[in-house]
Amino acid sequence: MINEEIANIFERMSRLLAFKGENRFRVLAYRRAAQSLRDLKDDLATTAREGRLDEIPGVGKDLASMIREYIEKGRIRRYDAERRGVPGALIDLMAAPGFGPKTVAVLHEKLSITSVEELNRAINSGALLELRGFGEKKVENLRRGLALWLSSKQRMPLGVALPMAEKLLDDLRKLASVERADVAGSVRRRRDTIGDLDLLIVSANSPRALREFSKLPGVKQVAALGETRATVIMEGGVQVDARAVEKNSYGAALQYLTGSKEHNVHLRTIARRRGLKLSEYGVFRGAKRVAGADERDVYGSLKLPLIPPELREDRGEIEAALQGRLPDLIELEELRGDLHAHTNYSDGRSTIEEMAARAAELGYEYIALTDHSPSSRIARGLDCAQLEQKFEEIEAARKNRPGRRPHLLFGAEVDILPNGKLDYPDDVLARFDVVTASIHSAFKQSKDKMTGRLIDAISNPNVRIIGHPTTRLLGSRGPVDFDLEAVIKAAGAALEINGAILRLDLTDTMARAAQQGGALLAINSDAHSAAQLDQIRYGVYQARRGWIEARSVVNSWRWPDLSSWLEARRSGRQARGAATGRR
DNA sequence: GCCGTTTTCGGCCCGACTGTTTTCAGTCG
Ligand SMILES: Nc1nc2c(ncn2[C@H]2C[C@H](O)[C@@H](COP(=O)(O)OP(=O)(O)OP(=O)(O)O)O2)c(=O)[nH]1
Ligand SMILES: [Mg+2]
Ligand SMILES: [Mg+2]
Ligand SMILES: [Zn+2]
Repeated sequence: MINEEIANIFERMSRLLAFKGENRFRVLAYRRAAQSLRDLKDDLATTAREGRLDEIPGVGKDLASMIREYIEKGRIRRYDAERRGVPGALIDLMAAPGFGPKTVAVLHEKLSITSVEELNRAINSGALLELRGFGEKKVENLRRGLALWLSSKQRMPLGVALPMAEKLLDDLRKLASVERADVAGSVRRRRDTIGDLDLLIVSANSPRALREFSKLPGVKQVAALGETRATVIMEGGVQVDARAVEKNSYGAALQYLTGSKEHNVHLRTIARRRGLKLSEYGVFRGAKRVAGADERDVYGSLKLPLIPPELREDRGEIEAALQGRLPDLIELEELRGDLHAHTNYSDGRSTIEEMAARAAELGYEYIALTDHSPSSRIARGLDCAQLEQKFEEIEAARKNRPGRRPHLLFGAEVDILPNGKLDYPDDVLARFDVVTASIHSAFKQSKDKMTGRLIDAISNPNVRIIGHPTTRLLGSRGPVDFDLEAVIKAAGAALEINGAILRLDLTDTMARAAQQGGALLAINSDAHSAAQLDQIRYGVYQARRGWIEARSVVNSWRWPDLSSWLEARRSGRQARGAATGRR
């Protein structure tokens, strides 16, 4: 997407200006604009055509004209001018820990370093030690920073980070010096991917608590250890930051460490405008602390309601809070069922009976058992004979279940073929209780083709849900290119928020755009075993980050409402809730 | 470079840790 391309240019522009020692607020302006573009839901080409670039926060006259230039000409003269004579590798390098703009500039000016290889040679030959301000320890830290950066560039999935954080919290809570420990940072905000773990410790003896933290099992290296904060690198390369405060600063410290950075800066600016100062120690009027122990009070002292962590990205949540218009976010307990789960008929590991049993334990009113269609050969998609067998087994299982709960839905996750046709004929599709249509092939189609393909699928009245619409896989496959607005407008089918920890698809901002455009959503687990039904919670996290309310989520509806929605489309009746949503 | 309950200039969040510094710059959260 062009948004990402331009965001990357602005980010690099920011680094170039910093490298050259330009005014730091100019540097900041480019960085903020880059961040702002990444949060954008609309295609910049569309926004530009509509003349609405100046509505983007952080984009003024200059940056707007640069965006237009890139859209029209595919390049930006001022960017090209700035980067002339600066090795791109050095701008990349500025992402490595310890390699700030000043350091990298010195490497370039004094040692004419232009690549990582040259940098490595300079470190090993001792050439760096000759430089003013570069002692033994600094060079050693640079060596480590470079190694860490080269070995672990990827962010980790939330589904990996969250259990890791829980384990560390368990260990911390056993320490006598630790009164309380909580996870903060992007994990608490439930971002789909996590850079590092941020832990908050409450202690009457912070230095001691941090010393003990730095000796926890699994710690490979202590990168920093002070009186109030410490950073360690775990075996496996994950960075863990810990911040320790006294009880009376707990709320403010939790607010600070939860972030995001952009949310914090905005909040602190508001505090300042009100004659207050906000830091991780509290909210202060002069020397007087007016809040600090409790996070809700920290927000309250700024005349704001507590903002749910998932919203704290400075994507309009502070403005919404000021107007009392925060969304009533969907909660896990509001889900009454799961509409995407595989069985051992295709690539799942559990039987129909096992899936049903776990769904019953989760208190579900319904669960859809959706296996693959024949084109998904690796996933052992079902042919018609196998469908017949599966149908009969579901019928039998229905009779076995006390009170016939949960309702077992005979479902399919049918492939959307490259030409937009579905992988079962209509008469077969008509027999399912619920059909989710998903793309599992030909990911590289053009935006137009892909959009048409999805709309073709939606136009089949048997289809009620589009599964994992972007088909991205975190860490290995990017999203397919399609026009989200057009797909939303096509209506007819709900869009999935797939909770599989490597999918989380739709993304948060796309889900938000979908709800805003009046689309319905389905939050599903895409479980491939009974235990994986629980990963639906990650879908809920993602939905909350997308400002999603229960009214938009079809599987928060009671069975009678869901049931009539499932049938409405092919029976030609008005789909209940499709227009306005309902609980 | 952006932006406006301090409006079109003059600010732009606030604090901790490290190394090499003789008083603080650089980097990071
Ligand atoms: N006020 C303020 N807070 C910051 C700043 N940088 C970071 N923080 C706070 C908010 C962040 O969420 C928190 C943890 O910092 P991280 O760098 O770990 O970021 P975060 O966890 O949000 O994302 P990550 O997934 O780790 O990249 O510290 C800053 O420049 N100013
Ligand atoms: Mg973090
Ligand atoms: Mg951190
Ligand atoms: Zn799938």
